[in-house]
Amino acid sequence: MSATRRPAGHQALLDAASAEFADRGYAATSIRDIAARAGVSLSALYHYYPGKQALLEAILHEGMDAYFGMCEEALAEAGRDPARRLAAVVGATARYRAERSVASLILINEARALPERARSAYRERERQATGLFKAAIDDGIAAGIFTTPYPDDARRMIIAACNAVAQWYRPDGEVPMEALVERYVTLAYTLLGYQRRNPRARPVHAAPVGTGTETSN
Amino acid sequence: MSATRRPAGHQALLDAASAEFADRGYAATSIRDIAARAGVSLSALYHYYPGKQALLEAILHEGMDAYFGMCEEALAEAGRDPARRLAAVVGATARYRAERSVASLILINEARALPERARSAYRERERQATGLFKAAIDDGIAAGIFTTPYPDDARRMIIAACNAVAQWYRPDGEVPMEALVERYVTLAYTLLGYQRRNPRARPVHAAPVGTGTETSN
DNA sequence: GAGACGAGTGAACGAACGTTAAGCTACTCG
DNA sequence: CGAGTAGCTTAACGTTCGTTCACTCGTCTC
Repeated sequence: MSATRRPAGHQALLDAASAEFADRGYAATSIRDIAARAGVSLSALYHYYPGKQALLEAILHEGMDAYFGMCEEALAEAGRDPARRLAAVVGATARYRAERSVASLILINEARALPERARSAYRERERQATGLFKAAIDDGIAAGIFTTPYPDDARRMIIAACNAVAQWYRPDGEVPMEALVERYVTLAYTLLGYQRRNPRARPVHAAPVGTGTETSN
Repeated sequence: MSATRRPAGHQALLDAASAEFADRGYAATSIRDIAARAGVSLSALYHYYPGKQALLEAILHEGMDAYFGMCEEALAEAGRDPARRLAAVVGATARYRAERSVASLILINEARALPERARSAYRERERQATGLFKAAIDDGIAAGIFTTPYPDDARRMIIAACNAVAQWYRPDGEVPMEALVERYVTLAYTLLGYQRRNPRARPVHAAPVGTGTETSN
């Protein structure tokens, strides 16, 4: 965010903490582990942050900001069509989980380590994110293009599926990012019983259309 | 399992440890928390288990056994039809996640606390569970009744969705268990592009058929 | 060239952690 | 009736934890 010329140790600490939190969990990670991984001394951490918890909060905050940033950007390009808006949110979420899997794992698993106040604020942001899916789905149902009888369960499935991407996606694996996003959008459409507004031909599953997240081509 | 007349403290410790592990995480839970919640002293734990980790292993082991038990029972009733077998696995998984959400949360989130050896054994059992889905899906595709172009992604979505049930389902909520199972099976069919073998009429989404897990009615 | 400040370091503190030792009581078995 | 054992207890042990303190070194400013 305010990242003009951040000192080296700062970013190293954030990266080290992210890596440790993501694969051992917040509680299982000691600040000595973090400092060692960052290549600085134990008390360097306290030069930048008031403590271990603040590191987690910074990671969660930045992660949420980046996620909402991606969603908003995708939604801005999507226009008003509910199907395109849903595709934007699904695409942005799947993409974020894949591209920033370390942050995603922390967002998904470690928020419970926050104290009550911060946790409930975090849960509120989670609800906002859920709301992005819900709004697009509700609008699509109101418009008659999403025909599923189970919009809530479909939404939960879609979100769960996007979130799980963080656990298995490897950027060097066999699934390129664009294919991943397209598939997840297509599968989300399938789940929602997407029917085009003025259909010339009925698609068997759902229309594999643009994701609404590409910046060109 | 070998549970004829288990001493009171034993079960109290398992229940307390499950509750604490599920909502704070293994690493964040101290054995004093567990003992206090179980209403016994700290060292009672060591009377039954060699240590904290053994408690986790016992919970994971029992949880996995119970899960596979439910899957096998459902599969035994399902016969050989891939669609019914898939329904059995989806139904058993969703049901298990809902009925045993505490154990499920530990199974899903806390296995990383195991040491390398036990963890890889655990991951192998997870792969077996994934294999139950994969086998049914592959068979259905070979039989031509599942028509999705993305069977692997559909499988991951289905599994992720079932797993997520543990996070939101409340037995006193508005969704009764049977409805939950039926919906998840239906949505799984939708994702897989299920087409009946000898179709008289094409369903718009997928056929809301029996789940293959009910024992009667 | 003094003084402030940013970017750290090393050593220590008290609390909490997992674990162990030693002992106590109630019951069962021979 | 004596020994053994299941089912605990209280009291500690050594370690690791998050955090703090006092300090250093370089750079930038006035």
